Amino acid sequence: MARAATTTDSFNAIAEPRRRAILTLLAGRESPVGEIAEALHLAQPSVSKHLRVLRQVGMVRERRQGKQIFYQTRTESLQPLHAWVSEFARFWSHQLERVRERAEAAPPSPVLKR
Amino acid sequence: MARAATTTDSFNAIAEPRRRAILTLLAGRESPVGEIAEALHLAQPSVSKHLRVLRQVGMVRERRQGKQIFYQTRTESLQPLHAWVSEFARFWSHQLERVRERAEAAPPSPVLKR
DNA sequence: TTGACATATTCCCATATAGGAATATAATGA
DNA sequence: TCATTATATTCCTATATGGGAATATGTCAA
Repeated sequence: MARAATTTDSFNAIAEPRRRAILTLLAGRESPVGEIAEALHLAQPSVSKHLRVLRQVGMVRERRQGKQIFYQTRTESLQPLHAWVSEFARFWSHQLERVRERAEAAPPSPVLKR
Repeated sequence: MARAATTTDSFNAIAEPRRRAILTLLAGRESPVGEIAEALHLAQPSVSKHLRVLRQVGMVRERRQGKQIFYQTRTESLQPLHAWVSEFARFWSHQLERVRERAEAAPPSPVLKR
């Protein structure tokens, strides 16, 4: 079997660097396809294809205005990803906490010394 | 061209559901390959292959003990992912804030009615 | 309708899987 | 050294790309 389709879920969709770039670009503001292509130095068909994937997994929203189609990132669609990755943050934050504890215990705080 | 190699970066590595499962399983505790295979109902060669990918992108650490090799997730390796996704959290939290504001402004607060 | 502009889709192709089966390696104990 | 146990690797194959080029579709204005 081959790898799962990129259109399966957001984890697969963001495996492509350009798609990540598109999502970042469209997070704050809407842009038409042409502008995306220009901003990221990509061919128009390429952008359209990536947008198709992102659309299929629900990561962008589109709005037609005349001849142009404005796309924008549906930031909420990144919540599942965020939730999954955040589970791991617990572990490394434990380490950070330990570092912080050590830092707070050792340093020049004469008052609390002893 | 085909998709970028899964061994390129963590974004590609976690595109595979089983690799995500492995990372989750090994986040808290170490386990030898056989145990991973059993826990996730996967064939041993399959697990070894996924571990190889995870190793190549630095997402797991290994420790040999006799015939067994214990693997564990290097949770810090998920920090770049976390950082990237978190950028988007800003946006949706804005929305949540707006919802909250509206909720606080509209409801049964006769005092502020005008 | 025709022309022009903005996007989307289709075709073709080199490449990267991921799984299954078989086999190779490594480590240990007799 | 040999057998055994635990992993890793190789081989083969069906499948999913992602880019480039060419073409189709959609929208608007004259």
